[in-house]
Amino acid sequence: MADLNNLLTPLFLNEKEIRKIIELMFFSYRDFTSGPDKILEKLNFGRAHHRVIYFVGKKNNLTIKELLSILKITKQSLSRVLNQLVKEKYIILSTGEDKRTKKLSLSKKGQDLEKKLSDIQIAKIYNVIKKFEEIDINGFKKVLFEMIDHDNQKKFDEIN
Amino acid sequence: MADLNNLLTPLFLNEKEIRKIIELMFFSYRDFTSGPDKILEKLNFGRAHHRVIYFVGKKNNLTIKELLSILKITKQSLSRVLNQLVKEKYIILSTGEDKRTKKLSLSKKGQDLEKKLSDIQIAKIYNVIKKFEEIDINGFKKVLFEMIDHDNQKKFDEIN
DNA sequence: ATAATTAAGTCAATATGGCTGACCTAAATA
DNA sequence: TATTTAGGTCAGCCATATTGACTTAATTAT
Repeated sequence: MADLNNLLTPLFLNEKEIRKIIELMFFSYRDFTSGPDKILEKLNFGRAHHRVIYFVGKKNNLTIKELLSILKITKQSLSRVLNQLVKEKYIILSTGEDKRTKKLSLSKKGQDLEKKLSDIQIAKIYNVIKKFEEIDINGFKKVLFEMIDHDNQKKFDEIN
Repeated sequence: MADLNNLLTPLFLNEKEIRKIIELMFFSYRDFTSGPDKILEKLNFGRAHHRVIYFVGKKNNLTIKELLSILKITKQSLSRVLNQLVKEKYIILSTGEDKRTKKLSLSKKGQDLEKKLSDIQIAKIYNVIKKFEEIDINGFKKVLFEMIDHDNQKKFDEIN
């Protein structure tokens, strides 16, 4: 691995500064997910349920295959979580035009939970970014986007 | 929850833009951890082992209590992971001046693994931030820091 | 028309990483 | 001397992920 501490390296690129970013990622992600986690716990759900509800809420009539390609988990892993959400009527299944496929959408109950969970994260982000200038927020978004692997950047662009 | 989509809200603060940040956090954190995960798998270790090695490497002679206060997991959860790392001689235990405490440090083997794992993340971050101007990186770091809960911001400052 | 592929589902086993509760020892401190 | 603190341990539970093997039904290619 390259020596990142040579004299030619600008201050903000040296290893110590980069290690701070590693820690910022760890701490911020943990606190970012902690809010919804508490609500999910009461429902005997986990973070995986949130993700499913989030992305189904984002794009109605998502198929299982599309959802799997976003979440990048196995269908066996998704199955447990999704079956619970369907059984408890947060998510509604219907058949696609291609009759092999299933379309997922949120029920009213599902929409309510989605909003409740996402509102916590939205409020947290809102309260953070309102403190900053647009230039900082743009830096934040641009750098975060570049932290994503190329294939997943495409996935992000697809859904946005 | 407040309506975030009223006309007074600047463009970068509206709900759609904030939801993009939610997704950026999800995708970037997943890709950020995927590199080390592959190496850890070969050693029959997980992400929890990486965290322990990372923070012990960062501050030599860390006590169990200090480590727990960073990781915010129970001692029972830490115990399983830490015992493995000690048994396989990645981490060395010694007794503190207060003889109730134990001090944790990395062996040579532990240092080598720490470097191997962290170098992946350091390289990833390095390759990202070298593309940007310092102003963007500062925005990134400032906003990420603000995403951390107050108590954990203090924790971050303590260790840095 | 038949063969191959695709979307989805299911069963079983395994690993990892959290948690709670209960209980213990030894050392430091009040 | 009593209490608190640091650390350890046993047991059980739950959530989330994995791999592998196999099935069904529908679509597409030959």
